[in-house]
Amino acid sequence: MLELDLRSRLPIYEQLVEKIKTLIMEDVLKADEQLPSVRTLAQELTINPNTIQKAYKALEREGYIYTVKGKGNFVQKIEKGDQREKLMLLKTELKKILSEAIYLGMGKDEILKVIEEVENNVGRDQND
Amino acid sequence: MLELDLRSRLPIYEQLVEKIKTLIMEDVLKADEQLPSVRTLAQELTINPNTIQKAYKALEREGYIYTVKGKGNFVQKIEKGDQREKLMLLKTELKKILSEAIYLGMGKDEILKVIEEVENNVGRDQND
Amino acid sequence: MLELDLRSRLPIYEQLVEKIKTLIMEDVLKADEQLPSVRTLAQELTINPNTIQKAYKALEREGYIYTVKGKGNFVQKIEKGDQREKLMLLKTELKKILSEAIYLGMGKDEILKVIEEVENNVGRDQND
Amino acid sequence: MLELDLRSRLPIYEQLVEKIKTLIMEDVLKADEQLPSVRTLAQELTINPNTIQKAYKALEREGYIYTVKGKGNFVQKIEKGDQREKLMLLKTELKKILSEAIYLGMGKDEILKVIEEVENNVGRDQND
DNA sequence: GTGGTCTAGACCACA
DNA sequence: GTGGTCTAGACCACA
Repeated sequence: MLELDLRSRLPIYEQLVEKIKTLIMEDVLKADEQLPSVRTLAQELTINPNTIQKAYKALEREGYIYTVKGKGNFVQKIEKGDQREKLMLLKTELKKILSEAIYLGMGKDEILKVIEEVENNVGRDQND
Repeated sequence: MLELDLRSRLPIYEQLVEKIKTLIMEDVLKADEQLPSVRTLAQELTINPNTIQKAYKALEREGYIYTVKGKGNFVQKIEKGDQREKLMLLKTELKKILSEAIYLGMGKDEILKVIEEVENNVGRDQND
Repeated sequence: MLELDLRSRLPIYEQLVEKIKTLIMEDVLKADEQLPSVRTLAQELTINPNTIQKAYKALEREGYIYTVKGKGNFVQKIEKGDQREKLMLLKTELKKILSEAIYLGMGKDEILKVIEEVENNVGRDQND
Repeated sequence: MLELDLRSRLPIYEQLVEKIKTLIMEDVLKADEQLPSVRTLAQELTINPNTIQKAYKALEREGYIYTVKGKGNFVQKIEKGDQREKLMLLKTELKKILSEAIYLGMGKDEILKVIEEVENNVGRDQND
């Protein structure tokens, strides 16, 4: 489920962050569900526990999980209100990538198709 | 025109690449226009010439500028055809960002507005 | 193993690229084998680490090695498929050199002997 | 006839050398034929006379043309005997390029086709 | 004047 | 320990 590309130029801990974020967004990991412990996951993926720790800390800072001392890490139910700051950043990134894509010839129809596709994946829990 | 954030975790040379790409895409820098020389720009921005070199080389590899030894660096007119590979990568990035944006509550209307805005900036010279 | 000609007009980093490419093509450096670290090689060859970096980055861009941050550089197993563009360039170079060689009197037999010799070196692992 | 690519990473004077060599090898420029004067060619190509001068000097050094003071530059009839040193260099280059081409999947049939094609172009004067 | 290469050396991120 | 970035500064090739 958590496949890492050790050769990627993207640091391992960032890959972990991305993957786990995706699982949360797609509702595979449900709110308040417990994540595997740092040690367990480290063993499973045969990578350094410090790397897992770093990923979990990042996810916590971004509001995707919360930590209960002595218990473990759990999926945070995101409040879809107070995310203005984060959304501003994403908007900026979105503009950058869309600019280059359009400049290089990606058509509006193709972009719309991507949006639809993404909506279907992410929106899953909204239909529940 | 080229404001750098020296505190940013994004390397200076990458910031430069982004900024110059944008200027080219928005047709502020026109095809075959000469870029400031490595040394000149280094002085202006008070950063090391090697850093400018690195940025210019990256832009050259990506097909945004071309270099004439002993003359300088110039804006490349992009051939909007054989960019499939690049577009694939951009599509993947697009999905990632859109996923997070939608998950955090960005509405479809807002996304469409961003697309429109970007189209106006990038497409400028195509409507003239 | 990696002898450099400091007097050559060919930049040191390009000499390095050529030498390492050859070692990879001749299967002396096997897939996933680790290359000497930037610093180690710099010391061994008594040249600047930045120069090694430049060579390694070029090899990475050409698909001959891959980098794992914090770990090192490793030999990439080349996918012998989607190299059309590169092969076109090589064909052009081939024509240029063959033209001059034939013009200056190199016989077809001699050329065929070169091909055979090269095939034996490069193809080594394919016959195993 | 002499089209230059000012954007090429290959220096202009080297491009000139290549082009003129080719014309000589293909017998378009015949033995003892006079080349355009430095000034004439400079005007025609709208490049600096020094650049032409440099190219002519290089061609002279390589034995492709000879200079008669006060008269001009003329095509040298190449003696296809004493070119051993040059042929050694070409052979080395040939090996390098063939190695990479074969490694990346160029077939023997394709290489043979290139040889044939080149033979037809260069060999023209040998059939006269 | 313009880009290209290289050195010596520092500091940071990642594992 | 390993790669990545950056500075200060020198010297060369090309136009």
